[in-house]
Amino acid sequence: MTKSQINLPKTAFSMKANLPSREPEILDYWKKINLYDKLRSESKGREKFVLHDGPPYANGNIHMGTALNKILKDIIVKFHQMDGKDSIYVPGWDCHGLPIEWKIEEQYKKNKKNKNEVPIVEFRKECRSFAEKWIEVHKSQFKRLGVVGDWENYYSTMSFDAEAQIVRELGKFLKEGSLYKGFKPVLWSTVEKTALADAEVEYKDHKSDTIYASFKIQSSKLKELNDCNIIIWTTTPWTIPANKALAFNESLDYTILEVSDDGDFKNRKIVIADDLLETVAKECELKNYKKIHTFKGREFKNTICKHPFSNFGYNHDIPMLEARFVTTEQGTGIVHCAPSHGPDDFNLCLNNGIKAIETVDGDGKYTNNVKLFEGIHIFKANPIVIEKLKEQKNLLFNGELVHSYPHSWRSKAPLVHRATPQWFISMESHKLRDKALNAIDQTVFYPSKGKERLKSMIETRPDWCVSRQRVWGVPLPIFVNRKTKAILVDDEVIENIASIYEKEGSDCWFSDDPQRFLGKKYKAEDYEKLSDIVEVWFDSGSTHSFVLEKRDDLKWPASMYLEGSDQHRGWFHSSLLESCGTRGRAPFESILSHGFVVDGKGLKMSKSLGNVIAPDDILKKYGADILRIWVASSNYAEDLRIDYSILDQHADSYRKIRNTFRYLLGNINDNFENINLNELDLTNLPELEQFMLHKIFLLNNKFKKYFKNYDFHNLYKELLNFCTVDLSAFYFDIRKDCLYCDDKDSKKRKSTIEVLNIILNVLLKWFAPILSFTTEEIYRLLIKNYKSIHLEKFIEIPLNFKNDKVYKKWVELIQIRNICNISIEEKRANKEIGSSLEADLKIQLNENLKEFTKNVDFSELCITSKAQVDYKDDIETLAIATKAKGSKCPVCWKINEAPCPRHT
RNA sequence: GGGCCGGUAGCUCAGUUGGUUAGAGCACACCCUUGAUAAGGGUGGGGUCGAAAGUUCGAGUCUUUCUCGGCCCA
Repeated sequence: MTKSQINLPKTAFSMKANLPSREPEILDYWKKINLYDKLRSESKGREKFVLHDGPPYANGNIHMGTALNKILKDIIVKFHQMDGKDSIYVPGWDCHGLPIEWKIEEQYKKNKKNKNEVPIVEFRKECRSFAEKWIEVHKSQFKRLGVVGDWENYYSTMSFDAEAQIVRELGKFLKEGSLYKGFKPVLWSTVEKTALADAEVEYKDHKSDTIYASFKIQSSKLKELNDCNIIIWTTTPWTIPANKALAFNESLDYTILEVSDDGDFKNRKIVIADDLLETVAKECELKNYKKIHTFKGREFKNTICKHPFSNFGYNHDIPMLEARFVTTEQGTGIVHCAPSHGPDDFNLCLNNGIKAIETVDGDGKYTNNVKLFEGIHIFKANPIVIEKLKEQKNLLFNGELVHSYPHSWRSKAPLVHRATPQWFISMESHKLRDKALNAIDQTVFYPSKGKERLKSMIETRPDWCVSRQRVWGVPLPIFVNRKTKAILVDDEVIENIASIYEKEGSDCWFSDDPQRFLGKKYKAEDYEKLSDIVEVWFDSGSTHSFVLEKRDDLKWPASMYLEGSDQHRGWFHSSLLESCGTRGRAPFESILSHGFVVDGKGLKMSKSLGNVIAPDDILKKYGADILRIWVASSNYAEDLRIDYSILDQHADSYRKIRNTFRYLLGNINDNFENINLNELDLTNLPELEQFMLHKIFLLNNKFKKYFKNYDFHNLYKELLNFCTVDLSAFYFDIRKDCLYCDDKDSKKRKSTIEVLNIILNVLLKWFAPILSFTTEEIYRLLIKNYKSIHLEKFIEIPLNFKNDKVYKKWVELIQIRNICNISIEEKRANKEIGSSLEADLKIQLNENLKEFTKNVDFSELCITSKAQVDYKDDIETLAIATKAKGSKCPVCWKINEAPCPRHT
């Protein structure tokens, strides 16, 4: 009976979200209305915000890291869109490269097919369709997260226009002259005459010859070292002819020994690490020797040795170089370095200005760069090297060792590190390093620490090796003159190749007559066509050229590149170099980098730890909006923790937000009125409503500040706190009485409804970039002729919502309210009263608050049936609650001694 | 092993240039409500700020060492 007299909330918006089943319906709706196209057409002409997608590799299902990355991108893109820009997102994929090659090879293995018998073009076609398959899988997984983008016109590094443009980009480096041929050691099989990737290597036992060889010191700052012999130990005697340096560790102690055993080293002084003295003496059968001098490794600095074969014309200096990789685990504490035959050796020598050269050919035979050994196969060279060392009295000892050694997974043959011809982009020749460092200074980094990280990498990195000896990639468009060995540099040839690729892709490089690419100007028989491919970082580093520059809807440079922090060495890095080399500046205005997803304890996710959570698990259990809350509420500047207890808590927050909306919708009975904020007569509103509008004004300022810094976790926290603290526990609770029990046409109730409409509208827009599905669900319910909330803009809050006077007063009132609540709680604990409406408040306030509070209805503020205020001098605020006397009104539940003034 | 980044309540996060008793929300406990009801309200407990040493009148904030974790490199 009484219920019919009150206005209870009523809405079609259910309390239960059921996101896992509701979200796909909303996705269908977005598809139906062509949301992406609508966004573009409705925001035509606005300032553009272009977040250029860093392409994920088209292989395997997405994981939490990819989900985080895409959601973060989507949140930012949506924020800018609602901020009034034309915010465009074109997703892309990285398609070339080794992992896909392996996958195809694995399939061959299963079917007992031999890769070498399959024509390259056919193999590449299979790689292509493999990538195509995974692009489709990724697409549906990314869409399910609520990511809005140009899914129909995505980009890929294997599209024909991409392959063509990559050729043009390389052509620019070629023309400039910064692309040069060098040598770099790779793992090589002399049987298959091919390079092998790490994953194609099997480690198994192998018997090697070992030698202790000596290098006579030619000059040193440490006078004790004069006439000494540095002893090195190696399991690859055949690399001695390629020796270019020796490496020591500056923090180790070294000892000079005088040997008096009979033999080649009688009365000679040798140098080894002090810690290895005993082992070396034992192994080399040294019996009579004495320590002459011990010193720190750093004193080796600037020492120059002679090659043990100096009498055979090996008369280059052998410098001693400092290297951290030198340890006392094995050997002598001094390591022989052949830059053509070891990665450590290569890098150390490169940093000291010694380049690798081709010392061994593809068959395993020494080249004419190696005196005395030319034409000899390296696997037959050990005895000769040993013999010559002995002859030169530079062999302290030799033996054999069985140890783990790399072998080819196919032929099972032992592998060697061999310097092979490679193509490099110079960091120095055309000031690429300087250009890149300068470009970093012009870039805004979120968080700012990313700047130093990228900078320090660019400062120290060696030249960029852009060639790979694989098949699934863009072929290096290089011809070398057979006679002069000069590289063919001709724009017309590059453009010819590019235009062919544009029509049919790059497979033809491997199958067609080279003459087709050379055109009429050059004869094919005069040139060697390279069969290397471009390393994939150059592919993805070039995306700006075939996506941002080529598409009319985009702009160059991008507003933002956003990736995981590992990409400082990856995509951020390669894009920066590629663009600085070809265009003299970065292809991005800002970089946002995020941390890695780790488990609840901060450990990385791994199968062995069993702490892996897949995005799909979360979507099925919670829904995408919960995952999006997780993204928004986490501090991406550091690693992001996730586990089910964390997700449960975000799901709780989601429920709080959802119920906040439900309260708003219920009290306006789903009849949303879009109020013109600029025409609102604020002075007509009760102070509480003015206070709430001021709160919105403040929150809007914070919102803008946090958004400007991409500080989403603080932004989300503010929104959530607004829902819980300001709305649910305060404004909504107080206004229930008015909304439910006042006359529908009362002025106060109308004002309240008006403010509820405003709050609902503002809140929906604020939350839309994060809660993309839920806000859409609500918007659909409210708006006739509705399209999508994502087509809307944030609400502009008029300046006159700011009301410092009311704000200051109400902050004070809330303090008093808190004191009242404590007094009510006392009586509640005593079981004297239950509901706050059973309370009658006696409040004592300081006289100086009188003017301030004289018109305040504390019973309304504290939700009690009565409240009486007394003013006294020199007192603190005091409140005493007693049980209200009288009878409870059956309608509004307030207790009155007289009949209820509203409901009689 | 090296370089870089980080460690504040159970969880997600605040904490200005060093300056009262280190904050918020959630979670938790207890109570109320049953007209937001698989909701809502109130009150409360909870932290040696990763550890130790140092600088200082004063350190969550600065320095060093250690420890744990993450990324990159080897």
